[in-house]
Amino acid sequence: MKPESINFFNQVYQVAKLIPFGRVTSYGAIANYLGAARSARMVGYAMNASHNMEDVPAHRVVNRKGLLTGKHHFEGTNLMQQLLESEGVEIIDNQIQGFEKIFWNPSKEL
DNA sequence: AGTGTGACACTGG
DNA sequence: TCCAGTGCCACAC
Repeated sequence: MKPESINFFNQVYQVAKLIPFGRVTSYGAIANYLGAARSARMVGYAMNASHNMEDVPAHRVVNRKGLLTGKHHFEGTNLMQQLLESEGVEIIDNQIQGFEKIFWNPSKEL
């Protein structure tokens, strides 16, 4: 059994759950932390499947620009933004304000 | 086993 | 920074 080959999705979920309150991260950062920097797209793919799991705060994961590209995958049209704003994250036009300031890098912070 | 896919990231202009 | 194009790789069928 290869420890690193256990469900990639599960790895993504685990990291997503570790995102601190009021912080956000990017798909690439998670992928990089998992050792699959080039599988950033898969992180988003995993997030899509994470809808089944309520424990995964997918709203704290955005692309590297801090843009809420995945908001369309949430129930409402602005549910993702609502959740983030409720955590103190300011969002304007699907763009996280001060993205670099609240950015949470799992490779360094974790 | 092969094909299609994607909530991204990077590069060049 | 933006835009368009390219690469990427793990998953679903």
